Formats: sequence, C-alpha cells, structure tokens
Amino acid sequence: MSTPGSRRRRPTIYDVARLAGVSTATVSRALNDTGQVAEPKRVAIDAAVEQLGYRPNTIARSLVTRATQTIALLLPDITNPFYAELVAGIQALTLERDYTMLLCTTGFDPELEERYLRLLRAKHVDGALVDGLVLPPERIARFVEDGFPIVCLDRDVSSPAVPLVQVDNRLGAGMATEHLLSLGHRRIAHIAGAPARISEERLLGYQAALESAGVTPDSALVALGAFTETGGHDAMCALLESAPDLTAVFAANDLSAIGAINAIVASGRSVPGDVSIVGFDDLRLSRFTSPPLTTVRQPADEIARHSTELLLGMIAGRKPRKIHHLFVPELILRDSTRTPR
Amino acid sequence: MSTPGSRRRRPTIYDVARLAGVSTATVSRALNDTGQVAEPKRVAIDAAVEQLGYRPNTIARSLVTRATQTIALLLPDITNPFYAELVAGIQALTLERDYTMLLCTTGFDPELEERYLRLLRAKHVDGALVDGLVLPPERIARFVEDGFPIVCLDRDVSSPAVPLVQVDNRLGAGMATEHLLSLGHRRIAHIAGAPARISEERLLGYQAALESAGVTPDSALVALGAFTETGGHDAMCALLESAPDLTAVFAANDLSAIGAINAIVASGRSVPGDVSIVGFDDLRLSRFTSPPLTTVRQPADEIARHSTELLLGMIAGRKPRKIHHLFVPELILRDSTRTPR
DNA sequence: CTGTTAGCGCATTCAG
DNA sequence: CTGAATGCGCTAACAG
Repeated sequence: MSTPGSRRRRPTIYDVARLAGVSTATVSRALNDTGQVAEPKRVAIDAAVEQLGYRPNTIARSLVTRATQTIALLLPDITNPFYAELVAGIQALTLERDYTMLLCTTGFDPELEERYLRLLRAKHVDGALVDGLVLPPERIARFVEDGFPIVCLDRDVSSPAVPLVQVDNRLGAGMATEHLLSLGHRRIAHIAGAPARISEERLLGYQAALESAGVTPDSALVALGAFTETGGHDAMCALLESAPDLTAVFAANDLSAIGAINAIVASGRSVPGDVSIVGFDDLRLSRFTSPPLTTVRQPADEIARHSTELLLGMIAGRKPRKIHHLFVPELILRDSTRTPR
Repeated sequence: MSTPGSRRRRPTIYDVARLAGVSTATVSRALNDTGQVAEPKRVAIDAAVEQLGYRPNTIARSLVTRATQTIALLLPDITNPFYAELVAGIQALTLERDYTMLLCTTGFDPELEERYLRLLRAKHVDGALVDGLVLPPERIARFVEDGFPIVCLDRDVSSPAVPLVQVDNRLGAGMATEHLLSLGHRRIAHIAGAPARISEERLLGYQAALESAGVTPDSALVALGAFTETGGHDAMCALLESAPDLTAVFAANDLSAIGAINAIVASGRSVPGDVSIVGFDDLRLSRFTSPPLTTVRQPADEIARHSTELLLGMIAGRKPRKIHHLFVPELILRDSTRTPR
C-alpha cells in the first residue's frame, strides 16, 4: 500500500535502480527486454518496481526513442456512423498493438487539415491515417517526404510513398445505379456528397452507369447532399421540385438516403412505392430503417484493419508493397427499391 | 525552399539560437511569450525560425513542463451517435484551446477501463473525460488522488474531487413515461440499456412514474437492449412475446428505439398505430426516422462544452465549485406516440 | 532584458 | 552480462 493521496514525486528509474542495487541501464534493459539480464537481478528489479509502484514515463522515453506509440486519425466528421465504425475498427487494432489514437475531425476544411497535420508532426505522433482530406496532394506528400508516415483513405495522393486504401467508390456507385436501371427505372436522381474526392467518384460511377444504359444524364436530377441526414433531406426536396417525375434516387451515402426518405414521405409519396432509393455504406443502422435500406456495402472493418496494419507496418520501417488497396463493394438488397409504377 | 526530401536532422532550439545570435533561453522566451524580449532580437528569432523551418519538439517540452496539452476521452462505444456527437463537441473546444484528444473506447469493460486509465497516466495526458465507466468508484477516485484530473459523465464517483456532469437521467425517463401515461397507455414496456449506471437511472425513472400513476410495474414488460439497434430489436421481439398486450414502450435510447420500431413493424404492427414508442437522446437522426421519433433530448453539445471546460479548468489548477452538474432533459414530441387504440 | 547552468526521465553507446 | 557516461530538446531558475 503506497500511502494513497501522497503528493510524493513519482518514482523514476533511478529509484528502482537504487532499490534493486543495479544501474539504471540494467533496469531499462530488464523492463524493455532488450539485452540480457541475470535472473537474480531481474527478480530484484521486478520487486523494486512493484514496491515503488514505478511506471515508466513515456514522455521521457519518447524523447530518446523518437517514437510515441501513438497514431492519429484525421477524418471529416465523427458524427457520421460510417466513420464511427471505422474508428471502432482502428481502435481495436491499436489497442492490440499497444498504440494509442488521437482523433481529429476536419470537416472538409483544408486549413484545418493542414493545421492538424503540423500539430501532429510537432507532437511526434508516429503516423497518421487520413480519411477524405481535401488538402492538395502535394501538401500531404510533403509530410511524408518529411518522414511522417501517412496512409490515405478515400483520397489518392498519387505518390508512391502514400498508400491508399478504400472501397472502389466508382464501382459501387455503378452497382447501385445499375440495380435501379435493371428494375426498370429511367429517371434516376443522385444526391451527391460534400465536395470531396469520394463524392466525385460516386457521381462519376452513377453517370457512367446511366450512359452505358443509354440514358442521358440530366443535371436536374443531381443535387448536393453533404453526406448528412439534413443534407439528404434538403437535396431531396429540391429534387422533387426540379424533377417531379423521378422514380428512383441513388444517395451518396446512407445518412443522406435516410434524410431523403423522410422528405419523400413528407411529400406524400412512399418508399419504395413511388420512389426507390439506394444508399451507400451499409451502416449497421440501415438494416433497421423503415423501410430497411438497399445499399452498397463498404467493409468498414476490413478497411480499418488493413489501413491500420499498413500504417503500423510503415512505422516499423516496412515499405508498402502495394500502393493501392481497393476493396470491392457489395450491393445489399433490402426493401427500399422496387420496379417503378 | 528547404530542400524537400532531405533527411537532415530537424532543427532544434540551438540552431535557432545560433542563427539568431542569442541564447536558447531567449528563443524559448520569445516563442512562448514568457518574459520580455527586446524587439530586434525577437525579429531575428522569428527570421531564424522561418529560415530553418523550426518547429518546437513538444515531447521535449512536455518532459520539462509536465504537461502534454492532451486530454483523453473514454467512452463505451463511439459507434453510438450520441457519443459521436459528444466527441464532436469536445473536439471543437479542444481545438479552440490548442489541446489534442485521445479517444479510447471501453465497451463497458472495467478491465479495459482501468488499463486505459493507467496507460493514459503513464503517457502523462493532462486529464480525462470518462463517460459511463463501470469501474468501481474507488478505482477511479484513486487516479484523481494521484493527481490525474478526471471529469465523469453519466456516472457518479461520489468524491468531492471528481465532478459529474450529465443530464438528469431519472427525470428524463420519468418524462418519457409520464408522456405515455398521459396519452392513456397503461401497458408500457421498457427496453433497458447495457448494465451501467445510466441504465439503472432510466429504469428507476420509468418505474417511479408508473408507480406514481398507480400502475404496478410488471417484469414481463422490461427487457434488456444494450443501447444498440440490434439490442433494441431483440428486446422488442422478446417483449412482444412476453407481453403481447403492450401498447407503448419507452426505450433507454434512440438507437434501441429504432431497432424496436423495426421489430414492431416486422411483427405486423404499426407505430404509433398499434404501439407508441419514445426514445432517449434525441439524436440528429431521430428527426428523420419513419416515423420521426418522440424522444427525450439530452443537450449533447452543452454537456460536451461544460465537461470539457471543467476539465480544462481543473488542469489549469482551478477547483470545481459545483461538483454535480445536472442538465435538464426535454421531451421532444414527434410522431411515434399517440393515444392507444 | 539576457545568458549560463541545470535538469526533466529515460535509452543507449562504450568499456569492462 | 553490467555500469558509467552521454544526450534526446526544451524550460526554468538564477545571476548578471
């Protein structure tokens, strides 16, 4: 019992060394399993550690090892459940590897993105996972050239030093649109996401699918949705105005699909009776909406695992062999789509 | 242009001092605005910093100042949008104050909670915001006595050194139940949360409201829901089995309410036609569900702001004056409740 | 107002 | 296998 509440200076490695009758070097070796230490000394050290309640000061350690056992995660919006699921996956792995995770939400603001990146480097974070950054590629690449490992998600920096891991957004958008097309829909609207690379990719996939089915894209059928429920709702209202004859919509993500459904229902129409809708992400939530949402699944867990593994590898000095890691999306059929009236 | 890609040692405060023709102490004072520095020297220092691209090493700084400008946030599940909203609020404030935030998800696991707390102290995080911990109060209090500032959310440690900030859970649960009662419902079920203090509080509020309305609680009307969509869904299925005559349900949070609605609809019943339902939290999402959810609002943003402010204050050495900070919940009426058939 | 001098707590040569 | 010595980069007395 080490007198609780005592405002005593926390024990250092010197205290342990003295109590165990060895040098600090030996204590350090014993504690970090680096180099050999005779058994009796090891025992004495363990006892001293125990008795003193000694905990190494990781700050001091970091100063000399130049490693903090901490990674950072930059993402646009933690309030989006897809990102939250990603975080959960990353967290699980960092926990396993005794890493700790700094979370920074950037809200698609390039200034903030760069500010955080600078800050993180100054804090000597070991590396960063950056999702959906809008910052120009050169600026991101510069950090990497500077010796700061980065793995990108949902945004290519096209540098051989910056791996990218993501679902194939264009393909997924194509799958969603083709599904609607195959049901017989022709007036298919799209609720786009916030201005960022994934939004473009999904829009492109949507347009390509339309064109290869012989239907010409109509700008009255596209509205901006910001990847949020509110954004989806408002976009849908606009769409219902600009193209009242639409029979289906592909929303850039599940959240905006949910907002859109609300708007559709509020307008007196039904889903999927009057308008079919497909989302993107396959949130855990989307199985439970009314109606359950047809959507394009991205494997959040695999993406989390793979990107983290990659980053940790880079931190350990391994060069990524593949620079692009593309996961294939999967169309999940539920009850929000059907053939048009 | 500082030769990009150069693997040169990063400049230190010594380099700046030498280039500016002053001592490191002066550089430090100039950079941190501590003590006076003559204008010409200041200019020279700024120029040297600029030319060298110098960035202070925060690790080294932390070693001497014993502060890391980092706080930690422990919470059960980032995948729950309520916590995500909390995180967003906290993040906003930490950004303002130049703090950085470590996120740790604990999944209601006391071992993990303690492991993280130890780790965070070893990392010399300046303080922690801990939400819904199930760890015994003494263990939490011990960290505080040890000089590690902690602010609790949704869980009282009943120590004058550990402030608590939360919504009045019991009151909120009472409001939800009374609302149902006032509509004329008598067979009101409850979907409880995961085993944690808030779940107990909300259950208590529910039972008290029932009793003061003269309806005797029936254990067949209570099921465990885990605070998730799936949990809510499964609990609802069980409830529909054990108490088929129920006409209303109070779910411990919005997520489980959403799962419950799905189960109700799947059973051939309608919401609110056959069964009314009220949630807790008022997620951003809950405005957009079908039907939009009647729920008890907790002010995530205010809770985030207040608790963070409090923690930052404690870190700065201020003693919290009030130890309990209870926010009052608000009943939000939407379309998931109505009078029973 | 400024420079000199000590550490902060630890890992790591380098001898032995 | 072990210890003495050094330094990571910075701030904080303490003199001047």
